[in-house]
Parts: sequence; structure tokens; C-alpha cells
Amino acid sequence: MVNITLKELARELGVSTTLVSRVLNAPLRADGTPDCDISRDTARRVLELVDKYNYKPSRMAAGLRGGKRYMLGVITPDIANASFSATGRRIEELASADGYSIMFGSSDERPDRQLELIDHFIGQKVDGIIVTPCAGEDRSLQKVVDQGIPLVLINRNIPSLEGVGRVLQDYAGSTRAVVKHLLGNGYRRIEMISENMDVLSLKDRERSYCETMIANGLEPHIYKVESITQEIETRQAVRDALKKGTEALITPRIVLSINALLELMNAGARIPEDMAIVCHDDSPAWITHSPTITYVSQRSDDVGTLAYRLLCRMMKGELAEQIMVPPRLVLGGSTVKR
Amino acid sequence: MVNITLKELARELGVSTTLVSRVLNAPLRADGTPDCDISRDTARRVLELVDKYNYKPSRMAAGLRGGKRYMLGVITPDIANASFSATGRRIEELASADGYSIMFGSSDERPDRQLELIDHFIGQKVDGIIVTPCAGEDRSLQKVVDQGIPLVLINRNIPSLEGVGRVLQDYAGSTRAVVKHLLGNGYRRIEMISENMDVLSLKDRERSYCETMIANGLEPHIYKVESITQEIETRQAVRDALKKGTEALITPRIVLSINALLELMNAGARIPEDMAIVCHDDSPAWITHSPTITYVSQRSDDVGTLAYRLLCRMMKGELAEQIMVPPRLVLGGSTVKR
DNA sequence: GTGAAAGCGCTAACAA
DNA sequence: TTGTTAGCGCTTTCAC
Repeated sequence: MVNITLKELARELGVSTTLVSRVLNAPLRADGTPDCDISRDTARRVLELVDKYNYKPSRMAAGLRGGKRYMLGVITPDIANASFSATGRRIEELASADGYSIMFGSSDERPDRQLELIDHFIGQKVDGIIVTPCAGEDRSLQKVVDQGIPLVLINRNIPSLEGVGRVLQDYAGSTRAVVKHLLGNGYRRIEMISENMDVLSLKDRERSYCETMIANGLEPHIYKVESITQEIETRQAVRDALKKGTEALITPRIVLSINALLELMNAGARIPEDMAIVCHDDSPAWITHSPTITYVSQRSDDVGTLAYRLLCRMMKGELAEQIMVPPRLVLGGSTVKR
Repeated sequence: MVNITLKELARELGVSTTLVSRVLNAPLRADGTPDCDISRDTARRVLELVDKYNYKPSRMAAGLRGGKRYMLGVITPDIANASFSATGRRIEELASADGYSIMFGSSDERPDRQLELIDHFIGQKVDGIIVTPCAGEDRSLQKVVDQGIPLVLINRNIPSLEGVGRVLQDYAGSTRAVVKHLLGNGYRRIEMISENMDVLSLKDRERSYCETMIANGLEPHIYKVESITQEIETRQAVRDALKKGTEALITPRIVLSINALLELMNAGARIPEDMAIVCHDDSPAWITHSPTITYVSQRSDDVGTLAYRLLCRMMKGELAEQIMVPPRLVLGGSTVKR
């Protein structure tokens, strides 16, 4: 019941292993026949037997001798995180359709873990690597580049690295779009509830909110809540905002969104009459809620698609690019025109 | 900058490759020295040079010749699903500490996809496979067993398969515990809101709820909502329950839990005075909510730990076992004694 | 068009 | 205690 080998195939056909290997590795022509200097007839016979035995070449052996390894490495800080796993899922989907296997690893935001994983991947001689880097560890990534292994960075940038592909999100741009959307719908007293965290994406959103408000002659105001007391503070902020007559709230993290929403319901506030709200990140709750919620989607799966495609191009020898993905503003009933 | 090979190491040391290989593959003794018939001194010299060059053996080559491959395959229906990814995460964590690489795949509940992935894994000659099987495809799994590759089933059972390990959740047992907990706290009029789905875990919970109620001389009642109109129906069910004077609600799926909770808040019902509630599955919302929510944890990470450990034992030649994991009832303020 | 032969980096009999 | 030899399954010159 063990898999048949190329050698056995060759023997049964009465040809050399070389011949079989060549047929198998030739690029396919438009009409589906292999593009190599093998007689059409022999090639057909080979393919038929391959089919009959459902022969699958051993990637191990192929890789060893120097061929493609059909293996990719993917590292995220935490595969259990919804956004990262959505990205990873998409990569796996596309890659396995192309015959690649995926090795996943979670760095857990620990540089040593990331280093370990990279070493592992290099040891396995993967064809390419996609990684959401954790802070404070570019040496291992540099090593990847030095070894000539195509590398694509996702979501977080490391500017010092050269020759790597990047798929990054335009957080500032999306927040600008949010504010403009609210302004266009007649909202003026727009506030943000944000969290005191050292995360670039959040800082970008805060900064962009302030800039856009000021550029439109309005005064920005951010409630900054501490992570540890986030729920209580968020709820307090919502009550304050309601009392003050704030017209719209932007909540740039999903936990803030959820707690703000809960407090609005708790306070009996009507959305969007008493308070409009823009949430962040993807949740099935946004579209089942009534009214539906206007939110900024991270497009995690699109990021996966783009990263994989870019990696493919790089594996074919094309130059590394930087792709900016604009997060998508999904309009809902929580910010209708007033 | 490319990795050094065992052969080069051997040449630099003036010994044979065999010698080096033996040192490297020997099990470690308590004092950290390799347990083989190599002179302590030579062994030390080998290890020193390995260290100096940070040599990592090529798993490809090792695997090819018949040694361990240090590679595991993990298949879940959807790695983007929180529960599965938590399990996968834990497996990866433990496995990579032992030097294994993990190949992940999502079957997307599609038998053909599962078959493909399994073939891939067999082709890569993984040392072991952990899978949450999708319905309707046991042939590929049988193939795994036939090839002598240790296989562990997670969460879903396929009784016909022999010689496989299993880590299953005791859904009926946990629901029994839920009902008993409520009874013990003085609740009598206990109802369940469930969804009309063909999923074993849900059926188990419904059955167990009914049985336990009847066994205690109480009348069970289940609101069955359709998946497609789940939100509206769940909310309606909550309103009905409040009107009828129901004392406690069990919601055996996370979406039902969330919508029931939202409707309770919407209706201004006090928890647990007007209605106690037991939610299901893990969510950060349960512990940040006030009052905190009593819920049944799936223990996805524990399942991962147990599955990995079991697989390890099987890879060492031990017999396959079946492990039942009792889901954990986490007590919160939503079901306090009345 | 096709095949012989030499490896890729490693492990495992079998000798010494 | 150590080395010799022969592969694992495949790709790749180079020769025919």
C-alpha cells in the first residue's frame, strides 16, 4: 500500500527514470501536453501510468537534489487570532491549490521563537516565507533574504530590510475615509474612544483622526482608556459622550467597539439618532445587529491573497514590491445621513 | 552563507559522517551527553563544532533515508475558526518545542479537500497526523492507518476506524453539569434555546438537557431556531421566556449566547434576577461582562495538549487510546444562588 | 528523443 | 570505538 516510486514507474514502462522525470517536470503547454523533447507517444504513456497508480512524486527526494520543494513557511504572532488566522487560511487555500504545502508557526510576539521558526524553515529549505514580524528581531529575516529565499512581510513593516515584499494596510487612509464619511453625512461632533497601547496601527488611526478633524476646522477629542480597565472606562466614555451631545463615535479596536455598543444599548440610546458609531475589525455581529453597523474591515483574507500572489511572483524571480491595502469602509445603518 | 553539511563537519573534524550522525541522533543522557558508543572526547568535539557553525541537519535528507522526519500534519475544518485555531496553536507550540514542524491544512468540511491534504501528508511522509475529520470521508483516514502512520482524531468521532487515537469532548456530560448547577442554585424553570443544525455536539446537548430535566421531575422546553433567521428568532425566544417567567436560559452555541444576551440587555432584564443564563464556548466577553457570565468552555487548548501527547505516545509505539475531555463549566455571576 | 551515471545530505548495515 | 559502503527517490549533466 506504500506509494509507488518513479523508478518503479520507469521500469514498468521500460524507460529510464530520467525520461519520466522530464515528462513530469515539463511545463504544460496550452493543450495540456508537456512541453519537452519527449515523443508525444511516450509522454502519453508515462502520464497514463502516473494516473493509474496515482503516483505522487516524493517532495523530499525532489527537494534534496535541488528542485522545487513545494513548501512555504508562514509565521504569524498568533494563529489563534481571528485576523491572522483568516489571512493564513487564505494563503493555505491558494497555495495548496498550486500544490504547495504550508508550514505554519506562531511567534507569540517573541523574537526568539521567530528566530527558531525561521531556522526551521531554512532547514527545511522552504521555497518562500510569509511573515507578520514581531518587534525586535530582524536578524533572522535578514538571513532569509541573504539565503535568497523570497520573503513577504505582512501588516507590519521593517523599513531596514531590503529586497523583501510587503503587504501593508493603510490605517491612516482608512481613518481619513471614516471621518470624511461622517462629515459627508452631516456629523460634526465626532469623537474617538481609543486605547493606550503601543501599537502602530492604533497610533496611525488616532493621528489621522486628529489631522482630518483639524483640516476640516473641527476640534478632535480622544477618550484614552487603559487596557486593564478598558470595559469600565469605555462605558464611562460613552455615557459622557451622550451627555455632552457628541454626535458620532469612532472605536478603532474591536473590544472598544463591542463595549461601546453594549453601553449604548444599556443607556437606551438610539443608533444613529442619539449617537452614530463606526466600529473596527470584522465581526458577524456588525451585520446582524439592528441597525447594521458601519465598520472598517481589515480585509484579512485579501491581505492573504495579495501576499501569496506577491510571493509567487518573487519565487518566479520578479522584483519585490510594496503593496498598500486600503482597509474597506463597510457602510451600515449606524451612520446614516442626518 | 548557506548551511553547512554533515559531511563538511566530518571532514573538518577528521572523522566519518557516520560518527557525526551517531552523536547527533543519540538520545541524551541525564547529564546531557549523548548515549552512544562514541568516546566522550570525540562526542564533545563534534558537539562543539556543531555549535560553532550552528549546524542544523537537513530534515529532507534525514527523512529520505528512513529516519525520523520531524514533521506532523494537522487538519481542521477551518483554521480561521477560533476553537480549531486555539487547538492548532497549542499543538504547534508543544510540537515545535520537541523539534517538530507542523503542516497545517483546512479541509473546509469538504471530503475531497481532506483527501488531498492527507495525500499530501502521506507524500511528505509525516511522522503523525492529527485531524478533526469532516463528514463523509473515512477512506483517506483508513489509508493513513494502513500506512502505519499514527493518527489522532479530535472532537469528532469515526467509530468504524480502528487503531486511531481519539480526543473527544463529553458534550452530554457538560450539559448535565449545567442543568445540575442550575438546579442546585434553586432554578427550576430552565429552558434551552437551540439551533436546528445537524451537528452531533448540539444534539448531544439537547438530549442531555431533556434527560436531566426529566430525571429531576421537570419539564424540558427547547426553542428551536433556524440558522438563517437565528438572530430574530433568538431574540423573540428571549422575550417569550421573560414573559412566561422562565428562570434560566441555556444557549448551547456562541451565536445564540450573544444574541440572547443582547436581547436581555435590550429588554432591560436584570441578570440573574429576572433571568439567569448559561452561555457556551469561549469569549473574552464572558468575563468582562457585568455580571460575569457562567459558561461552558470548550477547552480547545487542552484538547490540543491531549491530542499531541497522545500522538507522541503512539509515535513511540504505544497503543491508541480514547480520551474523553469534560468541557469545563466556568461559574460567573449570571447564575448565582437564588 | 532517450539513457547512464553522478550526486543531493543523510542513515544504517556490516566490517574492522 | 570507528569507518566503509550502499542506498533513500529524485534531478541533472553529458553522452549517445
